Amino acid sequence: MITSVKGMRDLLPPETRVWNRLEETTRAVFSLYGYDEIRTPVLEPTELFVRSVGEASDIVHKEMYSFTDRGGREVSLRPENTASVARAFVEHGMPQAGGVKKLYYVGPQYRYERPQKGRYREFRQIGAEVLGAADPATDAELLVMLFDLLGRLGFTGLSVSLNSVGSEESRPVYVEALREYLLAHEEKMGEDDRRRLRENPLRVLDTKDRSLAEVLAGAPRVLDHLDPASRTHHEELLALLDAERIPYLVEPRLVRGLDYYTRTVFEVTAEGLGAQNALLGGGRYDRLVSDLGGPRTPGIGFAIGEDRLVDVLPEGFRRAAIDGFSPVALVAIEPEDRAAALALAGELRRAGVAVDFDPAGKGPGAGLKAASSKGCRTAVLVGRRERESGVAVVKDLVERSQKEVPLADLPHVLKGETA
RNA sequence: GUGAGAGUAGCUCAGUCGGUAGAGCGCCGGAUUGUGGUUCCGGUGGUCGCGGGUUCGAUCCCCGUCUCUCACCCCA
Repeated sequence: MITSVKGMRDLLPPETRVWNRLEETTRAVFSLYGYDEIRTPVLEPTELFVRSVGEASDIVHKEMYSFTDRGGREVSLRPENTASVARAFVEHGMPQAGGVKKLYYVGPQYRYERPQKGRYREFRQIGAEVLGAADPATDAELLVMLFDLLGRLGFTGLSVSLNSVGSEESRPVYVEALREYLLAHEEKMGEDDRRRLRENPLRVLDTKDRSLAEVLAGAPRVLDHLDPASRTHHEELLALLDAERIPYLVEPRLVRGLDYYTRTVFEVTAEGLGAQNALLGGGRYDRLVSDLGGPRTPGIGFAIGEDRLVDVLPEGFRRAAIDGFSPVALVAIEPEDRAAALALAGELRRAGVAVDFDPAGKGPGAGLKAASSKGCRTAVLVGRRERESGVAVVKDLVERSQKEVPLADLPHVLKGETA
């Protein structure tokens, strides 16, 4: 048997109904905020991610699906989507067009990691990016939109962890201060944290080693090392979030994995996701566009782990999505009734009624059984007697009741427009 | 890349102290020749993940490998 590739999975019905409704809701909300969709290729020049995500990052040096194509180009499956959006932004001259560009995307991403709960080699992200706006009000509105979406999906009680990592000038100063502090406590660290200390001291702040709690509590804080402009940005953002009643928690030890973040960084975690509890993450990236060869353009965005989101989606939203698919089952009693049933199916569909007709059905028994096991609520039966009197039997599969309905009235009755 | 656990029927699992396997659910048929969720009866069901080794004999023991699950790393 041929199976799917490790870490990649099939999404099957009825689960796909949940994904579809989730994406429909997302598009609707993003549109309300003036965001337009962008679709970028799954395959990009490897160089794009080396320059944006960072050569030293784990994502680039051990998690990319990279290969040389037949034309000798070094290409990679995208491990995230922000870099592609920034690339497209520059490539299509959007900076020269001026103004603010608000874009969203929905699509698969690829990282060659060991799969575990909430982590797959092919996973989907829903993201939004604002390019060309540096004001904290932009950060605030992005988060307002995010919580609007989460609220419409039925989430309650989520809050965003928020921090600022400063500007590209102040950040290295802080990192140096942190490094010096941590070096003094290196003997208390495990192997992993010592490695982090050498490669990226910020990551030590993320450690799961509880014995370092005391050390970290005494560590210098990014927020105390912000340059004045970043400090103002951060404070203004908090004030705007207060005004908009966005539930946030300033988390001084929050650092994000991607190198390109500046100033605002944030993430939302959720219960029930196992060790991979980050539901979404994002931040400001004021130097990404210029790093990719474009003019200096501020940007901010977030990416939601769609697979994880589906995992913890509130039951009410799930139910509505699954129950929302319920075509009328059309059952032909005898083989001679199939032609009439097929014609009726056509009429009903033209009238906007979703009809599931199984032409190979073996009579009413099997037909009704299949219909109820599929979750259909209504069945329409057509047999010789009905054909002769110009009616159809409409059966409520839940109530187990049925009535004869003249064919002409069928569309109205089935659409609930009973009169 | 590291560690632990698991792979037996379509699904969820049991089992064989080594003698080529069972249940429940599902599916098909019948009781009910044009009416489904209950009940009863009958039937369909498996290279026991794959390869090798030990053995008279392996689904069981050993080795390897693949896949899944969880954790580390990292991140959505």
